[in-house]
Amino acid sequence: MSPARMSRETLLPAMAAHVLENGIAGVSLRPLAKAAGTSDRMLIYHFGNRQGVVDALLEYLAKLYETGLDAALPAEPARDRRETVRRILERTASPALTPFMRLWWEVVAASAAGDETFRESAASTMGLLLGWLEAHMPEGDPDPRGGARLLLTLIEGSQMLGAVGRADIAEAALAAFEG
Amino acid sequence: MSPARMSRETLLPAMAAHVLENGIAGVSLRPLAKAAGTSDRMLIYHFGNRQGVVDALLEYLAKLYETGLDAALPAEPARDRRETVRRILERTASPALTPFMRLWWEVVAASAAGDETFRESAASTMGLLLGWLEAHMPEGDPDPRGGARLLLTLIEGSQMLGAVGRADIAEAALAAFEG
DNA sequence: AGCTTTATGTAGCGATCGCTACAAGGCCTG
DNA sequence: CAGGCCTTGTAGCGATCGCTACATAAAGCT
Repeated sequence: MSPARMSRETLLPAMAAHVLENGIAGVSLRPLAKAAGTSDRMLIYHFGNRQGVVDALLEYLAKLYETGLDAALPAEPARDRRETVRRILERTASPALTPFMRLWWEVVAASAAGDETFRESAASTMGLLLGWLEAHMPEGDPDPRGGARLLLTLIEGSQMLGAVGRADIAEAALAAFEG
Repeated sequence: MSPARMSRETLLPAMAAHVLENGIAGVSLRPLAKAAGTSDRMLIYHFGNRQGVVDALLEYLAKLYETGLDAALPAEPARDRRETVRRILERTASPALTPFMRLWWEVVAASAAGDETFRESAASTMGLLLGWLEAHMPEGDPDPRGGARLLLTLIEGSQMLGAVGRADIAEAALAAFEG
């Protein structure tokens, strides 16, 4: 049996699935290659070095997240700001998106540690989310621009609290927000 | 020259300084030991295994952070909620506390990945901050309990945005908050 | 057909990892 | 002073790490 020819494009989906389950910051080539049905040797061949693999994965995962987000987020605007936050928190908690959350905090941690690749990825993800929020603020909101930024900050704070097992704090915060 | 006798207590400060600079999640024994003037052999001896070292460091760093926070945070209550947030963000950006932020996101990432030790450490840190906030809400605040939770969520969201280089979003969010 | 390019396997290198076996020195207690 | 305990050094084990050298089979091009 001749070995199946593979390219970056055929390898990325399987590798993405692997890092969504096992993390990306400390991923090592041999398990990653095995998950994609190839060898570390070939990952180096296709991506140059480990950094090239991680870069490609970050880019691929960002696109994957974006399309998943588009599909999950509600199209019609909510009644008010609090409802907007609530809907997004519900939707991003869907099974299709939760694996991305684990990855997200790895990206944030690497950004905080000074990794430029991760920081750029993180900043652009925040830009993406902010753009969506600005376009979907409640009708008649007095300050959609500032409001979207406020909601994004609240959403991310809530998600962090959820990640450390203190979703109760985020829930109470939301209850106290504008009411 | 006889080797200096060392115990957990004498080792922890130097090790803490090392992880504040280099991170804790992926720290390895040999560099850590070198930073503390000892050997990996002795770290295992004093702490049992690597997990024991990390556990002890997390506990020690939590106390260190707590005392640093007490010293940095303003005693008197602020005029309003926004001012409260602003002050805390300013103070936690002080040089004495910034190294902890890098560590913080590592703790969050490990929590999100399911590490129970890190999650407990993170949850208790959030409890600590929440307690301080509840005790220092502006005078006459209509809902100090819910308000403190709201402010904590905002603060953490702001700090995350700062970590990924989008402090501008957090600044605009704060400007749009109650005003 | 022959030559080149592309894609792959096998094997291994030097480094680092957590951890352990063994020996020995220093201290305390009898 | 003798014996045991606490602490440390040295050396190394087996595993994993990113990456490379070398050979080769397949595919395409002239």
